[in-house]
Amino acid sequence: MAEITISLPDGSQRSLPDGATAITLAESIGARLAKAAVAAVVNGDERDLGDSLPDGAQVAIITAGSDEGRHVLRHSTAHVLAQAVTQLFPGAKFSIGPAINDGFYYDFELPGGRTFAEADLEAIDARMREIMKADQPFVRAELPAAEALQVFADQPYKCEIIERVSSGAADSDDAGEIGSGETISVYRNTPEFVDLCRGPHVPSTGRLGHFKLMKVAGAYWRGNEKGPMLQRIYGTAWASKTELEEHLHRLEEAEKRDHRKLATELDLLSFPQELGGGLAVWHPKGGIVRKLMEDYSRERHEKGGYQFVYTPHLANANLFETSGHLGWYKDGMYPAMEMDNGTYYPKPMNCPMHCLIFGSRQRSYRELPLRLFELGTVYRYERAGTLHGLMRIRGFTQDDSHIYCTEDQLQDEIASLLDFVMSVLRAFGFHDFTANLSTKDPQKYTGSDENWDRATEALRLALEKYGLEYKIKEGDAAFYGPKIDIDVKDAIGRTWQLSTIQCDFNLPERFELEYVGADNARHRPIMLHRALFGSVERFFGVLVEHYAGAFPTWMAPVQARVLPVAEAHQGYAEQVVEQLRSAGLRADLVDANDQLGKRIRAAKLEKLPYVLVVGDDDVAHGTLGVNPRGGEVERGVALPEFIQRVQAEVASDLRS
RNA sequence: GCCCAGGUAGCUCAGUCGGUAGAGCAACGCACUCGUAAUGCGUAGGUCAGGAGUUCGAUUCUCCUCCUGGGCUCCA
Repeated sequence: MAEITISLPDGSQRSLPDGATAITLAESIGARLAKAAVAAVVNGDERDLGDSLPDGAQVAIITAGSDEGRHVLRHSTAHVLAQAVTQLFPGAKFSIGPAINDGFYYDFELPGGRTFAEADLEAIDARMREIMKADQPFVRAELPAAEALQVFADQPYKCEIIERVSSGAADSDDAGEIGSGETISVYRNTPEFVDLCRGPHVPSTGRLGHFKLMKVAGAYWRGNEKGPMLQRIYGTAWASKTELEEHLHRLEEAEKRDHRKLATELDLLSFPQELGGGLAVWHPKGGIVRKLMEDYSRERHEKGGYQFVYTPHLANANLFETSGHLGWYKDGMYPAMEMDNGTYYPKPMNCPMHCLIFGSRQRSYRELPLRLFELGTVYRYERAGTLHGLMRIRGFTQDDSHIYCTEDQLQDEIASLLDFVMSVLRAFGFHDFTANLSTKDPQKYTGSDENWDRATEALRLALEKYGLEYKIKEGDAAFYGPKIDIDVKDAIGRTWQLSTIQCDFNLPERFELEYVGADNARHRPIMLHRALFGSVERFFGVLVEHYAGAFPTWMAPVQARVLPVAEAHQGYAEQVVEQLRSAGLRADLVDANDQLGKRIRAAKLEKLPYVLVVGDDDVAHGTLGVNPRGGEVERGVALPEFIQRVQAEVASDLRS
């Protein structure tokens, strides 16, 4: 019997009988590997374990515990979901069902316009487990398009995909389903159930099982708002029971830090129904944190060479005609107020007003870069279904700056901006940054190609110079210019897009902004839009989730709570509070009406940085019992020493 | 805007197959005066999101509106 030779990732080689498959290879290496195997990479392509290996192939086994392996498990589980739904809902059409982060989904159209309810998930889950127990094989076949159309004759969405692929009009969505070769690949589980798929898949459904169906949702076919709305089922799937449980646990942990939940629990702010959707009121505790954020921002901007401006919340419609926003974003603006001297709108952005300030008098090149800064509150009529706590809100405040500079200054200005951005973000406890550079959308842009190229290059060079890791997002820029967005990673590893630096060729043109150059001629400035927090509200929401409500001492609403052990210590406790406050600390006192343990518990639930207990010993010696958040109790600390420690802690938090 | 699920006391929730509601915590009062995560007893608190309809009677059933949550789409 002939033999073939296979190369492994570690460079070693193995001889196997002709016709050997990846699973035979895995078995020859070790039983544990064979057990963990779900697919293989053969000469760079992902393949099924059951495929025979060509002689001389480079082969790597994909195991369930790897990212690629989980992807295979999830995709295979999606097929099982589709089979279960088509069994339970005869006549159901299925469209696409990819693996996604942490899981998978599948989109369906149910007969008679029926929709899924959460309660259906239980039956679907049970049926899926039966299918897995039946250990159905995943059998690959490759068909010519015409034949595939017959196989899926009663599946219009599948036919649409096949037609798009065979006519060469496939996009990335389709390719994920069936690849882009000459033939259409399908995977069959039973005589009845077959699905389009590029693969690879696990050998059989028995290999699956550590999954959970999470939720049902509507989703537009091919993401088209005008197209039909399909019924989507989301699930999560993992290589082992432990992995699945860990994932569910992570979700629970994330839920505990949800800023909307913590905003209520910690009395930070609320969204009264009486106000209308997407509008918040800030309570004193949230208010002090916000004030600290804003004060810090102002201080840094002042030192950073920014000039502070203020602009009104309303403007005549003419302004937004000039800026062009009324033309592009009218649907997203609060409606017009018709007055006897014209039509007014709440402002959806600050930039046009800053342009008015620039244009209010003749400008010299000596003034550039001119950096205007404002905590500017804007109103946008976000569509009802898009609102999300503080993260997507209708009234919000931007830490907005517009920088007018010459082309020569652009690159340095951006580089120093990056420096400024990271430095400020570090003060708020973020240390892991990545960037995105968004480039021109050829379908939708204004300004000359030359300007776009130069500005994009300036942004790119600034990123390189700063040494920040970045990805290019082709075509993701706003219509008026390229931009850099900064993503930060939070305490539990989620990324948030926060800061943005955007070039704008549009507004200087529309507002006919000019400065007089050294050559005594008039020139058009380049305008940069930039925000560090983005929106103060959203940034606050991200901070709440990042810190899980336990704000660092410098921004905690109450830094220290003084608790007298008994009524006899009330007077001393009051003196302590007095001294803490004169030292600039935010302190309060809860008197001895309740038991000490109860008052400590309450303070801990409020996540205060320090609880200070004072009793007989302390009255006698001028000391405190210090109970720090997440630390050990320390008795007999002298008051001045405590103050000094906290001040040092605050100073060190803010050193960035 | 679209699909699904919701809205009951300040908070977290239970409940009513149609006869106007209950718990825990919080609040308030009294007693306890306590050294590091829940003392005991008592009191008060609700147009059951809002409106319309069906009904002898609606918090419960139907419809509409508002708001919230999960998605889709969108995000200057």
